[in-house]
This record gives sequence, structure tokens and C-alpha cells, in this order.
Amino acid sequence: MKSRRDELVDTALRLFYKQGFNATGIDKILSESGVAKMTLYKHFGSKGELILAALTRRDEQFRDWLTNAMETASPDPRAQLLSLFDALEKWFRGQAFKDLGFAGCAFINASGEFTDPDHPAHRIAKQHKQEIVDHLAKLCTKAGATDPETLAEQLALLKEGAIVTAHVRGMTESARVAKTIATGLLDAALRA
Amino acid sequence: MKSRRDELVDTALRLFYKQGFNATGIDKILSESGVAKMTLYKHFGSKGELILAALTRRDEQFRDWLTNAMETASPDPRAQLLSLFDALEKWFRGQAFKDLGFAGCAFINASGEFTDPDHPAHRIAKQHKQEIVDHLAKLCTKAGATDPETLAEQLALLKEGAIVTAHVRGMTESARVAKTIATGLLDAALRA
DNA sequence: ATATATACAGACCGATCTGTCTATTTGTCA
DNA sequence: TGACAAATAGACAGATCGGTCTGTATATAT
Repeated sequence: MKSRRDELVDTALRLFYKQGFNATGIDKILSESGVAKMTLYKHFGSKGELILAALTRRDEQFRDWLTNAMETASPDPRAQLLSLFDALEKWFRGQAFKDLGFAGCAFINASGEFTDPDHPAHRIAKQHKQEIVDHLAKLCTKAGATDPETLAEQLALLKEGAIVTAHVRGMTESARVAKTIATGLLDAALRA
Repeated sequence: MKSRRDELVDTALRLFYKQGFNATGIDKILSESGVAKMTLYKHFGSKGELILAALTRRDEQFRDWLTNAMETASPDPRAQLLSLFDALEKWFRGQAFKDLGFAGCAFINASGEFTDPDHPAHRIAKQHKQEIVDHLAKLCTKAGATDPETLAEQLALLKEGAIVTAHVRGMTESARVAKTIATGLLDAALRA
């Protein structure tokens, strides 16, 4: 059973994601979640803190989904790395987070609204991206890459490019474009 | 000598880019540009139209800068394609648009705030990205690629990935990561 | 010099924003 | 049952939002 706090964070995440952070007012989050205003300000000191809580929730949710999708795909680390792009394509098609759909990456969007790198929301976004790179690097090591950090950075860059292309241009095939490039990179890096 | 309209669009672009669209109020644009409110509403029917004008201006400005940087780099189309990533790195370092600096891609940011693909601002963003892909495809053809469209999509995806990585994570080296991958792609595609 | 277009300053409007406050209701546990 | 914590509804404040309006000043061109 969900607490009032969870109800708030989930509703906030959904609205922030679909309509933007600054464009989403507190009152809409309250009415859609059925929570009273004072309850919000008891759990969070301000709208800003609710934004951070929503992003933190998204970080957990997204990384859990991604790591699970990759682990499920195959036991082989190389195949797991490639399955990243299959997972992305499902996401782009709206098959990953049913109540959210696809509206780009919440952390890219947050960085676009809060461009200052020191803004707390931007920091969370940066941290989220870094944790994904770290996860990829571990897999690259397991796969036997001679320079796992560099390979992980390359794969992560392909992932970001695919997300942006899918969102801005509505091109869900971007996942396959990225996967093709990634296949070549893995072929070259794991040949040794 | 700049018209009042240009003054408005330039100021609006700068503020929208650095602070976001929804977070930037009309009054701030007016006070910083020194233009009267009625003048704004004589030239533009609404804030929304000013947003579109600012994005249109950015589209011209950015594509002019990019094509010029690439043409200046070399007469060879293959080298021109690679110089895209050198130009990006200069941009990331704040050496491209002095009054604007680097705060990510204005069109990615716009798509993040206006997630609806049918929103006029999102449409402009999509169009901007498409025109860059088209330009790259022309260069790929000139370079002798057997499948210039696919190669252009790949290079464009690398570009988007580099931009996002540079902005969200503050990693200006992302341009070099992308360039390394692009070099491999060009080697393979132009070997024939 | 007069007509015309353009831009100015700034009051003003209704709506909406975040955040505060009071007073009431609900649920839990002893 | 009674006490206590948590959540409720909703009024309210102060600021800011986008947008309208009035009236004045400036500049150019005939």
C-alpha cells in the first residue's frame, strides 16, 4: 500500500516528466494525487525538494528497469551490453514504463530546465548518468575489454544520442542505429 | 544597426537558453532589452510566438556557424565531416557563441520543455535536427559513401550524444569520444 | 510644419504561482 | 473510550505571470 508521500512523488514524477518542471504547478500535482497541500509541505519543504525526490525516484526506477532488462536478456556480458539498445527501443515505443510513456530522458530534460551545473536537479542528473557509465564499465570489464572505461563512455554516448534522436525527431529506430555502431565497437574492442 | 525586433529576439534567445523557456518571464526580456511591452506585442502576438522566433534565430545562427566551421576546416569532405566534432568541442568550451556560452542544445532543451511532438517549438527542433542530417548526408555523398543517409544518421547520433554528455555531465571531452567513433565509421564506410 | 508610424513608460487586469494558516476529520493504538 | 498523530479542505497572502490599455515622446518624410 502506497504512502501519501509515495503518492505525491509518483504523481509529481509523471507530471514533471510529461509537462516539464516549471510548467507543472503544485496545485495540479495535489489535485491529481488527491493529497492535501499541507501534507506536501510536511513531507517536502518546497516544490524544489519535491522535484529532487521525483528525480531520485526516477533514478531508482530507470536503473532498476535497465539493469533488469539487460540481465534478463543474456548471461553473456557482451550480449548484455548490446541488449541495452533493445531495451531502449522498447522504451522509445512506450513499452517500458506504462504510466509514463516516452518523453525523452527525465534527466536530460531536467538539465535543460536547470542549466546551471550546480543546481541540485542538474547534479542528480549528472550523477544518474555517471552511475550508468559505471555500470557499463563493469560489464565491459567482465566482457574482457582492454580499456573498459573508454568503451563504456562510447556506449553511453551512443545511448544518449539514441534517446535524443528518438525524442526530438520521433525516430524510434535510433536505437537500432546506435546498436549497429555499438556492435562494431564491441567487435573491435573484444577481438583481442 | 539592430531593429527593436532583433533586439527582442536576441535578448529572448539568450535568456531562454540560459534560464529555460517557462522560467523566463516577459518582463525580464523587456527590461534587459530596453524595449517597451507594447512593442513586443506589436511584433509578436504572444510569448509563444517570441519563443518560436528565438528558436528560428538560433537555427540560422547555429547552422551558419557549423557549416562555416566545417567548410573552413578543409576542402576534403571526409575531413569536413570529422571537423564537426572539433567544432563541437569549441562550442562546449564556450568559444563558439560568446554571448551565449554553452548550456546544451537549445532544441533539445526546447523539446524537453515542450514534450508534445506537435508543439510548434518541438516541431522547429525536429526540423533543425533534420536539416543538419540532410547537410551531413550531402557531405557523405560527396565523400563517396555507398549509403550516405545511414552514415549521416550515425554521425548525427554521435553529435547528439556528445552534446548531451557535455551538458549533463560537464564532460567537454565527449566531442573527442564521438570523433574517435566517427573516424572508425568513416574508415569503414569510405574504404570501398 | 504637419502627418504618420513607431516606440516609449507604466498603470492595470485577471489568472496563477508557491507557500502559510486554521479548523476539521480520520485512523491508530492503548 | 480517549488520546494523539496525520491528513483533510480550503481560505488566504504576496508575488509574478502574460497580456491590455492609455497617453506621451520621438523620428522621418512630405
